[in-house]
Amino acid sequence: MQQLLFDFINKYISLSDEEKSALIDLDIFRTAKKKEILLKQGHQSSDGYFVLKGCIRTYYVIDGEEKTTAFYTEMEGLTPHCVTTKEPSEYYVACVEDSILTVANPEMEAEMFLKFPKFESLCRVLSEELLIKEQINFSEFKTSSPEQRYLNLMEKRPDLIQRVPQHQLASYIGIAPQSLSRLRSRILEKSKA
Amino acid sequence: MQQLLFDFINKYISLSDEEKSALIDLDIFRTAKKKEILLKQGHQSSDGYFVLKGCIRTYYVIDGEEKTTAFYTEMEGLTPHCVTTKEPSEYYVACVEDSILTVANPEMEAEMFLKFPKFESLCRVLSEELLIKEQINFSEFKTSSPEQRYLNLMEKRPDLIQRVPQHQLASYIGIAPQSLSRLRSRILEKSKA
DNA sequence: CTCCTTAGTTAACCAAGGTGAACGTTTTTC
DNA sequence: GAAAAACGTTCACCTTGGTTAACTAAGGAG
Repeated sequence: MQQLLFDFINKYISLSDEEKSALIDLDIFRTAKKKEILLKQGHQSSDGYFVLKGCIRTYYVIDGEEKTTAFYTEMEGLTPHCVTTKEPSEYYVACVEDSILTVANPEMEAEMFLKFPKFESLCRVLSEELLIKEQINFSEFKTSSPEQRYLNLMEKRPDLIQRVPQHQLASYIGIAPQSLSRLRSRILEKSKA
Repeated sequence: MQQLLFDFINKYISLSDEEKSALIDLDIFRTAKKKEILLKQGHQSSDGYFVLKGCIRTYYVIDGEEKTTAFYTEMEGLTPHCVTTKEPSEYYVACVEDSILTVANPEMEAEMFLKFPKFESLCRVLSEELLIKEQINFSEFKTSSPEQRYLNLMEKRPDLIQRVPQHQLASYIGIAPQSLSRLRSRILEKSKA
């Protein structure tokens, strides 16, 4: 399980044994059950998550309705807004599946950055990479219809369609659950004809 | 004009005179005219921009139509995707107004990071901040209707509505120019009644 | 100053998503 | 294992955005 993390990091920088053991000493690994809520709206926390195995999501509750805005799966990380702002969280973070995560807070980061500047470098690169991905996703979202978004999802993240409940996918592509149901049967009709 | 940049940086870290003069020695300031294209789709560049004064935008051309996906105004920075990927750019970057920018590439960055690690720290923080802003914007976009998005824009970035052509705003909020026109008159009707 | 291009508005028609409700099916929960 | 809750589908009706096109106004280029 630690190896998963090292393998991931190894794609960016190589770690000495000393650095590896410093990472392990932080004691950042934890598991979480399906549907477990990691962060509640209105609460504050300084924990950021990195998914080693499983799937977590962020969602807002608007007019009593859950609006899922993001999914994080293997080798993806989430730092909730409230970690940085120190304000109560505007959204929930919950497990979609039983998951294995790493949990870290800014204090642990700061300590590591001080001892091993390499890690801050890594975090800068990762953060810039994530920003670019997010910008591209946003652009694609803006410039396409719900149907295109769904087809796009089928191509780029087919796993999500399998592992995530439909009504969560619906808000993820910006429509109502009923509309996704209709959209799906429309697509099915087309592919038959 | 350099002072604008120092004032901005000063919100995050304080710079010594040595650091300031190293920044100036990079010779990163430039101006650009309204409608000037800084980066073309299909071209590669390693220049990132930071807006000291003015406004720039990114846009895709899809089926011959411009789709504006982002605006950058005072104290906002843009690193085009292609700087990181080294691939041809998928979008254009152009000036909305006459602007004063700083221009920097990864080589200059790397050099500065080496001499003054403080700058890498700054860039990490800025990048994480930007990522959070982008995620929040994306969430708001997903969970609201075009009309709400426009009203939201009027509240949060009223300057954009003034300084940017309507048809660029339209794709920015994810609809056709004609629809924005209709939407605006609908809002006007409501506020009268 | 004039011409031509670009920008913005309006209208009619069509396509697609939102909403509320009903229904069958699964999954939880006790 | 039964009752309740959650999930997904379908339908009818309504609202809203997309599209095409025509027209006006404004802005730039010569």
